[in-house]
Amino acid sequence: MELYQLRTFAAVAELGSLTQAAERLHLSQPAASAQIKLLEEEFGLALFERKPSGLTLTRAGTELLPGIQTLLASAGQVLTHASVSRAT
Amino acid sequence: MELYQLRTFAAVAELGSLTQAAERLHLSQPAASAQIKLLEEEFGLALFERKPSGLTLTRAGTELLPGIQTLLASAGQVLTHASVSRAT
DNA sequence: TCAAATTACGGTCGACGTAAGGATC
DNA sequence: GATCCTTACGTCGACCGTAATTTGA
Repeated sequence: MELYQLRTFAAVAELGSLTQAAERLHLSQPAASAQIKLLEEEFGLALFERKPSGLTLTRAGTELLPGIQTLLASAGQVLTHASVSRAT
Repeated sequence: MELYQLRTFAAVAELGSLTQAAERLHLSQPAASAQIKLLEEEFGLALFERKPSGLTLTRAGTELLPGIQTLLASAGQVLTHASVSRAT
């Protein structure tokens, strides 16, 4: 589990689409797909249900999302803090 | 900035030693050294002062530590939650 | 047929370990 | 000389993008 995978997970969860998430992250669609797949393998859980119109969160994915969003928010704060420290 | 780098940062900060941190993380000393160096480059900040007895946090490193610990705690919770979901 | 995701496949970049090189006590 | 940390260097794994395949409306 690494930050770049969690960023992809959050983007797909929000947008409901690998295509759109990959575009936002400046990533190819297969790369995004592989990241989700690896996360699911590590967790031993299906995070999304595959539907022709896109991906929707499973129950497990829904439950994990808030914690992951919290984690990513912390990461943003760390980067902001570093930027501030650098400026002083 | 990735989780494995932050784990190394936290271990070095706690132990005051690359050698001990590398051992705890089952990593070679040079690998741990490189991770710290890359973090410092990305942040544009010196995180540790190099002393013959080991590494001690700079002011910037000290300020960043709590946020990073919070982030790592969130990561632990996510993994725990995934483990629980898998069990049910 | 169209739009979405997955699988297949090389290439390339980087993280790692081993080994050698300072630096400080 | 001993104990740190850093630099050098070659290897190996994995992430990535392009292209082909699959699936469902």
